[in-house]
Amino acid sequence: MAEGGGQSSESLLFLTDEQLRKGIEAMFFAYRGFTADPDRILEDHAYGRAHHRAVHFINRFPGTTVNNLLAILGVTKQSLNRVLRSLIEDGLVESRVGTRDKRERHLFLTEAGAALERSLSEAQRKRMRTAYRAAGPEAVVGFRQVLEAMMDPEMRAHFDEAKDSGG
Amino acid sequence: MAEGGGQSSESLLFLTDEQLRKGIEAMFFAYRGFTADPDRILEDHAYGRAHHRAVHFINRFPGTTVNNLLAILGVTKQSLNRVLRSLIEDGLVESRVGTRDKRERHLFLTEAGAALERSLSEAQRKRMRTAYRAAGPEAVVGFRQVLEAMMDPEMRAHFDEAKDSGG
DNA sequence: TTGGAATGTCAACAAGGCTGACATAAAATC
DNA sequence: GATTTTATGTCAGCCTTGTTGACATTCCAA
Repeated sequence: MAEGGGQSSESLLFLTDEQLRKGIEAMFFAYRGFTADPDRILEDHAYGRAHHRAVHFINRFPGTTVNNLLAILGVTKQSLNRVLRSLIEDGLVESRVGTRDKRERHLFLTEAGAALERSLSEAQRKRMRTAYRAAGPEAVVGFRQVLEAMMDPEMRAHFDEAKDSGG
Repeated sequence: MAEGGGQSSESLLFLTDEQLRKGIEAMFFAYRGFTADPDRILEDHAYGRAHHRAVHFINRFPGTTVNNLLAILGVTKQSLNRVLRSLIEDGLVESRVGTRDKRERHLFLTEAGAALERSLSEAQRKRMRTAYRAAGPEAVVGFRQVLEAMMDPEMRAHFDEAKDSGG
């Protein structure tokens, strides 16, 4: 092998269709693992992933508006509304009319909602922690870099927002 | 900073709940990007992600049985059957009765099916290639390591199988 | 040869996406 | 003040894709 071009051959090595396919399948199988633990917990509460996502981001941004949540989750208001309604009815989420703008509803987790959120995120963090430990610190940096590069620009904006506030 | 304990402090640094939460949200947003391009193509054909997954793995393992596919995809046979039926009706997949065991159906892509698969995987590879290029070779290694560690053991077995045959 | 296991199909239901239409209230604008 | 725009909620209905249950076919082993 001619190693004179070093950097160049190395940066092409992992771009074969085979290597890319492995990355694609790794995403598929890993995402299943990623959601498996919360899914089991949600089953007990007769909730689904949609509820998990709502609870997660209401916890991340307490007092967020419905519109804000819609932008983050990328679903229609009808779809989100169905989920929010059940969460509110069950006393996991509180919806407060805005003070400045009374059209807006600000969303908060109740204590019960926060408890479910902790239960879900603890399970998911546990899996993430185990994977991080197994792969090592340098792998984690690379993992995050590739994921961020894979996002759509809009999603990346939401991600960066979430990154700043609190981390 | 005391660098004497180097390895130890470094391997704890990324295990804070904040760091783990960032990893969790990165997975969420990145997976949306990961599926966005194929989703747009599938819309034109009135298909969904389930069709994509079936076509992908039939292409990967030509002649695979329905049962085999079930284990990989992790859904019920009834759910998969509905997807397969439409793909067969539309002439994208061919189902051949097994020669040794006539209960089994062996699945193959037709030329039209292979064309759709190429269209889908090209779009997905393009996104993966761009992300890999942006993140660099070392990041890619880490990315793959973390994803593999995140899988359930059963899924990891399927992934490794897929890794060997062809890669 | 008969009964159990494996495989695949049909029917029906639920979750959670979607669109469209519409109501309400508040804010913004003319 | 009247009108328009914005934010939210709701109803109806559709689609995809999960689920269970019931059933037919095929194979194999007792």
